[in-house]
Amino acid sequence: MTIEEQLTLLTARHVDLISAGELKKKLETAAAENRGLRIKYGADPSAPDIHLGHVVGLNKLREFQDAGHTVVFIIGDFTGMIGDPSGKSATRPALSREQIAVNAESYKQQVFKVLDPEKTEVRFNSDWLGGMKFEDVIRLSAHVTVAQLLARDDFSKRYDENRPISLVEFLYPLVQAYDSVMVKADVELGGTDQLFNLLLGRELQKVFGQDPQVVMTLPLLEGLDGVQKMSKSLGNYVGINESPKEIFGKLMSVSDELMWKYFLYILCRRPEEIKAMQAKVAADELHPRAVKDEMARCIVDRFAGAGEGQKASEEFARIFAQKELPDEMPELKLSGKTGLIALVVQAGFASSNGEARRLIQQGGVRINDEQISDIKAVITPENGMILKVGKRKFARIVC
RNA sequence: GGUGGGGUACCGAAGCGGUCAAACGGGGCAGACUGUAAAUCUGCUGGCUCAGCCUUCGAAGGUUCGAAUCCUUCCCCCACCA
Repeated sequence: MTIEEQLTLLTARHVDLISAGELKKKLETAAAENRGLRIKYGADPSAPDIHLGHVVGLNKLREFQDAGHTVVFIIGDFTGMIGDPSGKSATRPALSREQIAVNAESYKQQVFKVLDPEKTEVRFNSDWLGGMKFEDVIRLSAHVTVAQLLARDDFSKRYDENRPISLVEFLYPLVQAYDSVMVKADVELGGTDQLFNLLLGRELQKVFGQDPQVVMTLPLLEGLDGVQKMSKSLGNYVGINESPKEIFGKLMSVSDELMWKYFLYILCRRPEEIKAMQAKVAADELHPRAVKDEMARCIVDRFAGAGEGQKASEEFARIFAQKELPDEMPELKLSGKTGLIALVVQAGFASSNGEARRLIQQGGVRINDEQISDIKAVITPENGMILKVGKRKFARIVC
């Protein structure tokens, strides 16, 4: 690939790039010295579920690899032990060494669904942070001022609103920046929320006499609700290790508007291609549902295996469009007559009798496709009876 | 160390002696409508042996016929000043 071709490929879909000129220079130097660039990417090991939000970044890393560069994938085991800096909830329990190892393995297994393992260097930041003495930390902190840190958008906002900022949070960007120094990153990638931290990496590299890294940010993909960024804690995510059925079902519930973004950022479709589809939809030549189906199928194929998308799509159409039953559903053993409330709870479709009662009263419970809204109903079990709760929860009764 | 402001259900936030299982908003769930879209509309959203009862408003005691609301002690959080 020529330098120009690389630049076109590598800078697609970015939000911030500091700076295009520097990236070009680095690419030229690397080519002249016949080596690849080192592309840094950090990950938090406490939540080892990779979801589509992460894929946006992973795709970009893969593009770097395809252009001949090396990805330095940093597992933030040390920072993970300190806890979550965005201090929303209670302090995160410190992870044990074993737990970290397990999570790291799971991470790799998932990440390599996108990345090329041959061109990936996996590093743990405890390697260099774990051995630091407090003295080293103090020396490091001396390089950054409070004013610099307060420049970060969310810090200044919180400060103005009299909301707490813990010292650890201040230290966090510093630690991340130091990682850049230790791995001699040429480029660091992250979500737009990482911009400040990434830039601090540049500052620190300069202090240590290194050529500052190029910083590239990518958009934060909205989750299934279409508003908030995709994250595990908000429950609006699609994990890449989920079953084809789940991935497909979740993706079909996404809004039309958002589906274009998924095409662009997860499937890396070219903007022209997407525009063409949008034009067809606008002209009524293409049903948005068909587009969404394609999006969901492609994503399932990519993460669950080729052919799985088609299967998931067919099953989905059967269950929801034709209202037939899924291939497989959990079985529920019953012996003798059972109250409907107890039945729903036993099936695990309600966490309390009260919730079950509500579901029944609201018409969300069906037996053999017949709505039953009497909370006192008693069911005489028959083999093969189907219990349906809401739109997507099914169980087959056996006795 | 000093001053001030706080801790209420999943989250945010009202309530400041009875009418409080606790307004309102968000989230979640169900229903209608659909493309299981989205948006919208409606209902529900502590537990139970459910027209009744039981357990909740940082913790423990107390005052009272009656406390989320008053008093005491304690724990925790935040800001400001030093």
